[in-house]
Amino acid sequence: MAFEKVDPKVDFPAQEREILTFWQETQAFEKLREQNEGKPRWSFLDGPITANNPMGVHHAWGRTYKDLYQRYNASLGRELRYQNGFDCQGLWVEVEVEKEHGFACKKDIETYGIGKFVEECKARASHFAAIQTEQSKRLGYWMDWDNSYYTMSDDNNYGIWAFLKKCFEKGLIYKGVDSMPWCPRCGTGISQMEMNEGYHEVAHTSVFFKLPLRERPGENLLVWTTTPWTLSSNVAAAVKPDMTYVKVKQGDQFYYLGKANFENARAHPVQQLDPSKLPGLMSIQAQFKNNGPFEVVEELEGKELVGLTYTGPFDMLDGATEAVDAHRVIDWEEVTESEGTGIVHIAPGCGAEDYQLGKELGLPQIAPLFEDGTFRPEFGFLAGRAAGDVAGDIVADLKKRGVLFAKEQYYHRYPHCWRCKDELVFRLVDEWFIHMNWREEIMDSARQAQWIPAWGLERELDWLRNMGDWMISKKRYWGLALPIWECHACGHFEVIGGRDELKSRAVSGWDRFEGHSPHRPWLDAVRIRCAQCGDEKTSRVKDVGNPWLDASIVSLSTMGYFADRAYWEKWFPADFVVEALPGQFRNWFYALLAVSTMMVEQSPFKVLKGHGLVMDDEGKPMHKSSGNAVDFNEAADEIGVDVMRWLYAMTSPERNVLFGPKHCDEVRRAVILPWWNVYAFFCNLARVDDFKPAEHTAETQDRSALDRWILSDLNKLIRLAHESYSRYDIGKFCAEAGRFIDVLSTWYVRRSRRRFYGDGWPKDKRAAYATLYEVLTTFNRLIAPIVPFLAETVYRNLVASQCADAPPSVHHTEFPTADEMLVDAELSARVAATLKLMSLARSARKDSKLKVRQPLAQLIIVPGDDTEHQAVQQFRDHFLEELNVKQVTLRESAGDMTTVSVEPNMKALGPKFGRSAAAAREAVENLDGKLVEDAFARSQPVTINIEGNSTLIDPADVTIRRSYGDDWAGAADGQTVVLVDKRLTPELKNEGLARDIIRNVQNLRKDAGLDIADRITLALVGDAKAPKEAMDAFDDYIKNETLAVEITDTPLGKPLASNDTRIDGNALRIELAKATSGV
RNA sequence: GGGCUCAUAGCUCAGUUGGCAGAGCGCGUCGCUGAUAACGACGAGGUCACAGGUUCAAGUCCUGUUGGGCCCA
Repeated sequence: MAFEKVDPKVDFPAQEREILTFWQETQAFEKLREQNEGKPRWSFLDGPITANNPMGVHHAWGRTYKDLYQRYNASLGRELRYQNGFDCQGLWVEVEVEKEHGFACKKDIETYGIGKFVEECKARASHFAAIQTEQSKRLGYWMDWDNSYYTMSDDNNYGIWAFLKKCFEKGLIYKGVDSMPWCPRCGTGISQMEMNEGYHEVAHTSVFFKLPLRERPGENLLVWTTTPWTLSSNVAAAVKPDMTYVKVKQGDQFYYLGKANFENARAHPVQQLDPSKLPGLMSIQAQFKNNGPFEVVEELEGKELVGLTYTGPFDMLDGATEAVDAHRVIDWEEVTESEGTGIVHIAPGCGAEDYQLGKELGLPQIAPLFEDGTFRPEFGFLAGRAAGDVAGDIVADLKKRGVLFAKEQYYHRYPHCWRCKDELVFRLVDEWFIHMNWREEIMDSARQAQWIPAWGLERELDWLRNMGDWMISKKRYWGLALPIWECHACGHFEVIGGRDELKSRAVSGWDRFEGHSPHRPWLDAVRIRCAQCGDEKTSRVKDVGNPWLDASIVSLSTMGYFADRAYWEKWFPADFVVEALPGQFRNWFYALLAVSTMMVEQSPFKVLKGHGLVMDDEGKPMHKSSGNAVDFNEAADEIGVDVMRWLYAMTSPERNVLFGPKHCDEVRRAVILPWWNVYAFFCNLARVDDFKPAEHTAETQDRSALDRWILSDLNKLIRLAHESYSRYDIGKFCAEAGRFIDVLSTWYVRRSRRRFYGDGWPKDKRAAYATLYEVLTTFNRLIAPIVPFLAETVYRNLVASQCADAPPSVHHTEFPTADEMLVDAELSARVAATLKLMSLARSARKDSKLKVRQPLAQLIIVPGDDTEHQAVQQFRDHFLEELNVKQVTLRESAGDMTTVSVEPNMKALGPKFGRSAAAAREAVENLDGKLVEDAFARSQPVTINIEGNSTLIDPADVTIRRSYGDDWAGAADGQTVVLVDKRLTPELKNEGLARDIIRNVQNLRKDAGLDIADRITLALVGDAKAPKEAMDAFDDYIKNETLAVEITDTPLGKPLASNDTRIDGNALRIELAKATSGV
């Protein structure tokens, strides 16, 4: 069967879609799995993709790696699991579902019904998992798509139960408190990241108030706050021990405050707002002045105040009782001279820093607010009111009791809810934690694995060393239902390790749970008997779990640890995981290691590879909001996924990749198109010649030097491919493969082109065909894991259609093995030398200002080493043709044609002369170049004088530089010199003109749309003498090259095409017409 | 404040053990072309972020500084 014709202008995306259909129709993936069943295993563990939105192009990077390393290992004949994972649970999904309904807060969800809400979250995850599946297939990602794991599955959730149970049995689970920014309207905690997005500059009522010192009647601390509601929960007042404070007398009262705070001017700490348009702030001194005469009676250090006790601002409220006996002055380094009074109000239940400080000092924590931001009943006149609404009444109350000093409107940056824009408050929240005193064991696991890049391990260990306890709870709805049952009567809690255990412990509610997944709200119905006090209403805590638990149990749950231990043992630990680096050290990598260490005391992976982020063409991070995120489907339709995959594969994984039209186009132009063009060149000729791979083979001795060279390079590349794939360093291979395509296209094919023309099957043509066929099919196999579609297309046409017993898909074939017999290092070196000499000769030609079209009499090469010498001898014909010279001459020296200077070679002089290298350099620079060269040519010694001593140097110590006379143009590199003869004989001149004419005619043929084989009648009309002579002298040559049956010097009646051009400065009109057939 | 990491041509990046600073793109000039949507040659473009140190010799090793990224506090 003949090869199919290959269109050089191909629609790659359309072609990829055809291949997808082919794979589907032929069950190509399933066949591959059958083929490798029972073979040695290669275990890959997929980090689940968040199934919450369609894929962007940035998801394709990791997935490209996953697919290409899987394909490589499959092509070595290994059995794989091919299991993809979807991350389904968590706040991200909730947020999207809330948006769909326009919910603003948790109350809205509860009113709507948790059950319905959770079902919709599940449905959303399933929906986008399905979309991502389709997109992944489009990417060419071969996975067992019907067997993907979902973190929301029962197995996965119960797996986490088992993990938590084990932690519980070791006494590691505890209930603690976390202070967090909280949105009262949404009724939810806000993460640090979310909080960073929500800062706005707003005005708050700030208050200066007195704290009367109990030990010193009539003396007060002067304190300031921008959040009056927190005064309800004041516990302590902080000073900086080494700061200077003043004692100010006004009337019969004394006030303590920071000296600088007292004296300095004050300003609103704003960046966006214009301070000049805001109401001014009075210095504290000025505020005193406002109230009447005052005097500073004493200066003192903060430490002198530490330990004094005071009467709190709201000690009469029941909720503050616990703080009354705790009120005292404490020292704190964070107190500043630049803000407030230098004495800071501390309420550990109402602020992040306050909470930390309070924890360190063991201060009481007063937490005055409910989830909705209203005060608890024990806070008297504040009870039931929102924290944000009480500033005015607090001021009034302070004033009534005589402890208000001043108030003002103060502008500052304050965090707001990123979703509903309400102001945040700080709350103390009960949370569940895993005690992390077993971090050393996790670190041991981390050390078992190989990390790529290697610094990843250090980074992970750093996190493990410094991380706090693992907070596993979140006050939400859609997620792992934490299997913690807590007794309301006695406070005892325990962790349930699985469904069966729960069933056996359930005393009520099982019937309402039965038949549902272990999620809220159904699981919340199940009550158990308290193991401590026997209370039968012990219920599950309402919290859901941290989503990283979901993703981290998968090395056990999805690999069958709980269901089929024998299977699990075969596949665990995974040989390989690969994910994006940013964030994962403290997320997936961490959680995966922790869970596996707890359960089976080892790392769940042998090799972990990380990669960076995908940026846009300009290097900016891709964000939906900045509008530079690229939709996967669009990109796939526009540029095709092979281009995308190559771009990702070639990029250094540790840095970010820039993705955009510019970079994609570069890949297309530098890699995909040249490869396609070589393939098209071969196919379209093979088709015409009816090349048969099995029949038209070639023996080694029949192959040309170029053939043997390209096979040598090919086999070196195979070797590199194995290294590169197996060490997860595919970028190296891509770089070399790119070079290979380039040299194949611009050297091998260009230089071998004519061997493919002509009739019949002479040995050399046969060798050319056989060689190029072998190179194409083998190289195609090397890149197949990276560009599976392109490779499949090429394979289908070149191999599958030709060979009845060939597997239908390239992905069913074995990865090539390097044939070391074919690697000929010397030949490769000679070709490399040839390319270098060619480049030098072109440079010399350029210098001669004579076009390559113009034949020259002679090229002289003075080889720099044996390899170059052999290269010229072996590839002499290529030099003649490529450089358009009549003769190539090898010479030992060009000394008589050049003037010479000498320069030091420090690489050699350095070791030789050590400390005196600088002097040696100077000495060499002063040598006479010509004398030195002659001496070396006769193997005579050359000496230099260094610091009075005479020393020998040899050729390696210096570099000779040359320049050439009027008749020659030259170029040199090291010892190598190339010279071209600039003298033109009339004969050479005419040949050059003839070639000029031919080129013009050929262009015209092409423009006129003639076929390569069409014969023409040609008219060359012009008066000038020079072209005429050339035409006469090279009449046959011109006819032959342009397929002209006749050349006239009078205009044709009806030319098909014509062009007015200039040849050697003379006007020439070219006309052509199609010749009548049969001539 | 701490950890990791990066800084090389206008842009994107290579630079393995210390030895004359590289590629691709872009730009300019010239050339070549009946496989090519190409290709080739030449040119302009560099204080290898900065400052010390080790060394005959530092983009490379060491210390510090500055700036960017990620993470932690």
